[in-house]
Amino acid sequence: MEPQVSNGPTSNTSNGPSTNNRNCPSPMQTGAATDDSKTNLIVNYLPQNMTQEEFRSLFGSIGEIESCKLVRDKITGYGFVNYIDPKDAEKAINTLNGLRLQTKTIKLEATGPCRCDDKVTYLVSQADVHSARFQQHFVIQREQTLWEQIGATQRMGHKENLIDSFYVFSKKEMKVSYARPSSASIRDANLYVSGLPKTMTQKELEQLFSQYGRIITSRILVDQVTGVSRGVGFIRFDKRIEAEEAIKGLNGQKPSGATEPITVKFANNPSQKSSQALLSQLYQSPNRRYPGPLHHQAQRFRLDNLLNMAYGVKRFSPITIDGMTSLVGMNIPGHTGTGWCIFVYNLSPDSDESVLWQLFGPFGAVNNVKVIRDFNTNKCKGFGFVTMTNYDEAAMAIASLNGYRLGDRVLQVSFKTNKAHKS
DNA sequence: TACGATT
Repeated sequence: MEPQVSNGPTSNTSNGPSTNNRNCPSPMQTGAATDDSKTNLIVNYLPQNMTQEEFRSLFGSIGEIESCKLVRDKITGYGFVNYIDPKDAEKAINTLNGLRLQTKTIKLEATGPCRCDDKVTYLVSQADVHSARFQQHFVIQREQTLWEQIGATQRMGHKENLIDSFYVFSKKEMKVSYARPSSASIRDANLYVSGLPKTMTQKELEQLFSQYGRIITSRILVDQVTGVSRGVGFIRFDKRIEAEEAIKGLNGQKPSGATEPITVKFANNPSQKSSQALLSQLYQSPNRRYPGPLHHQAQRFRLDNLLNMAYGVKRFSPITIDGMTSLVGMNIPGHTGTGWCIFVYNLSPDSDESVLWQLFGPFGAVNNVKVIRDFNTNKCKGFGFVTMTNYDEAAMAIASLNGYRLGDRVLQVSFKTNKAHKS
């Protein structure tokens, strides 16, 4: 049964349901009939922690908005903005396309003298992003390295021999472009690519695929801590047929210089089942307006204020690294390049990532948690993984949580082994 | 009941 949406899509929006074929929009249409093609924009590569209000403020600073919507999934942020005036849409593209937004400010407070070439670990809490207990270590040898690992591109507030303040800018350039009219031909045009050389950049990935058509978005997944490519990426083409051709041409092929063939297939579409609800949200009533004289407020909104906005300021203590770094590369159960991986067994089917954050966060820096789910049911398969930065903390967590009673279940917790590849 | 990995 379709959800009832009182202010749902109108039949004449260019991005409305595809049941209404608008290949030839008629200028004869009158009244509420509008052509959104010159006012409706899609914004890609937004910072993941941007709020609706910030999104609205930023684009409202260009001109009066008919409607806008920020869509968020786990990692990516994208949105739609529909202006009243096509000139404002054009201005938004010229002004905001390619902009790198500031995503947060980090303050690091040294407990003692700290030299640029010291080996230090900084605890960087990202509680504002993930969970109150999420902490992340950045292991650095030089200031620049820390900078790169955070993914920043600019920095300020530098004091010689002491890192004390960072302004972190989005790694991605925001992409602002006209939204494409909805049609069957642009659907399911997203590809999942795996087996990529770890050295391949996003640009090189796009170059490889661009021979098959126009690329809308691309992405290479990277390790959260090291920033190293995971060899997995996504390419969204303009047209489904372009994606099909790219699969034919590139699946199982070795990119020049690569030693392994890549796999190219259609990406799963996790939001498919709820896409109808998503669409309903996107196309709000044209009659909906902001309260008050927003037009003037928006005009006076200063872009500088948004760019300089601090999303969260924290204090951190640098900790000198011990001999642990010498363990990197050794084959030790649980140890990975980014920390110590812990296997957690006997989770309930309804478990989600938050339970793992809550269980392990108190023991120290948790880099990453993952609940393994059945693809079809989306229920937890009974186990999960937690990666912690420091051995001592991971060991303490295991010692404390193995045998821990969670509800009516007794957890089994240990370092992850490599069963699957044992010969 | 047991060692993943699709934004």
